Amino acid sequence: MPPEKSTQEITLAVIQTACSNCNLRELCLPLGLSEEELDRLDDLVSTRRRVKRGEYLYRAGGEFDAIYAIRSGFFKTDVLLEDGREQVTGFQMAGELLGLDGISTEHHTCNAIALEDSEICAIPFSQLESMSREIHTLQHHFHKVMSREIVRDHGVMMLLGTMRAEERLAAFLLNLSQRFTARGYSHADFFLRMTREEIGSYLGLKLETVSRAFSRFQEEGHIAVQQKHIRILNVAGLKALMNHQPI
Amino acid sequence: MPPEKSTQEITLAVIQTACSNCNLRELCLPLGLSEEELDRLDDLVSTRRRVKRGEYLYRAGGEFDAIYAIRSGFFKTDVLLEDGREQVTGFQMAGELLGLDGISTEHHTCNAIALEDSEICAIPFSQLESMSREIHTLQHHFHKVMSREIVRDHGVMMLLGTMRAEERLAAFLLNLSQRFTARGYSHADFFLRMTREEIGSYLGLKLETVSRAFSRFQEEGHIAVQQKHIRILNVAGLKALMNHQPI
DNA sequence: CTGTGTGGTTGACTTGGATCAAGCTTACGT
DNA sequence: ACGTAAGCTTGATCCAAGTCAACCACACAG
Repeated sequence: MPPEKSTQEITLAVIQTACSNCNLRELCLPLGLSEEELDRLDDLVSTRRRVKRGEYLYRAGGEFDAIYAIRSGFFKTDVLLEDGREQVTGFQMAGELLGLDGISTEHHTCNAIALEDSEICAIPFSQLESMSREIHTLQHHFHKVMSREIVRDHGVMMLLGTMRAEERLAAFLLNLSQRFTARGYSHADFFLRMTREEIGSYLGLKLETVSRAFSRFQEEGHIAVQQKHIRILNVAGLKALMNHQPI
Repeated sequence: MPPEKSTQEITLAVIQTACSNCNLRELCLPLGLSEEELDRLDDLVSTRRRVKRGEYLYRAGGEFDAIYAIRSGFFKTDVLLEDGREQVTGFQMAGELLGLDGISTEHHTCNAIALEDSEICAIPFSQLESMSREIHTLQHHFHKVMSREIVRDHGVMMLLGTMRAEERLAAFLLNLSQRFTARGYSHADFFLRMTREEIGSYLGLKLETVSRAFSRFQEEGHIAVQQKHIRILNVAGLKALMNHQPI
């Protein structure tokens, strides 16, 4: 009977999109919450949205009123200079938060663009603040997430400020690999969601340099590359590359 | 009468070091708090400490339990790679907060070193969290401060990732100038607290490159440099330098 | 299956900033 | 007043990564 089926589908959809049933809850904002606290968070995370590949989740200058948790998919954030130069400030995957930059001025300061068809949960910020005044664990975890973002940024500065091209790319691959692992995917076999140009922008390199470094890693047997398909053959080799050369 | 004088001195000292009487309160954590809320914050900010030039306020790996507000002086934060490479991640002046990186893992992830004799206020973090559960304004302002740090970091990434040497240095000088202005100092005449090497580390350049860029700016009449003494003669000129050349 | 466009690779060459080296300036301890 | 060390400047040279250019590999629309 069609009506029943339809009802069931709706119910299933609701269950699936609740934090309490989300398989990312150990990576995402709900980390460490009790069952009861989780239920309250479910009420807060009201809006889910699909963002198609290439679409903007938000734009620099746009008004800020929510942060976003990625349910599935892959994003980049970037900042544009008036003259058109782009700096990719990060790549975000499922379980990670987007939009923390907007709290400061109540306007977003960067663009968030889906690199593949994605799904996000919108978390109204003022409600998150009021709930985190009541749930200590949530407050503390949110602070940790913001702090982790600062630490990550310092890592990128280190990368850009002191490392040479091959070190940067090795660090980038190892970081991706580690994040895929945390999500239950292979640490050694994955597809890049971003172009060479986007990697280059993130790493402060030109796309040709990224391409050459990939080729070099392949020649040396550290990885196998076929367009966006990466297989890591020698983790230790990549790690050695990273700590190798003083600039 | 000596005893009275001494009493008066002590009283004065206490008043001076309270947030409610600190002339940095419009730049620092107390921003936007009511008189009554400010009094409560005073209780929280219990410890003041002097940090001499060259001393560490905290070290990477050390336990985190407080964030620090700078009352006076000047700091740098840096991250060290095993092989000794240093990345300066920021320079901090009066009214700015230090230690936000430590929230994430409950251990500091960078070093904070005084570049001149300084005074700091220690703010025990768990107490800050509990107070910000009660004082909405404090909570919101603290979130803004953390977010601002993330935005600042994105700016540094832009600098390191897409700008050439002279653009980086121009951006650096304009940023310093603007922060000195906010503190009531001259925007156009100041002393650098850091060495060329530290500037270089922050900007991803070698000290010789920094020195040459200073000389070039002087030749072109944008600034006057004499060792650490900088006078900005042509703000517009520096701004023009910043947006000028695609890499 | 074929044309077209986007993205990736590779080569030749150029260049901005690093490296190496020498000399200068300033601050400070004796 | 002088010696020493730390920090800064400047020049000569080198090299990693950028630039320019040609070509290749898919993906996908018709």
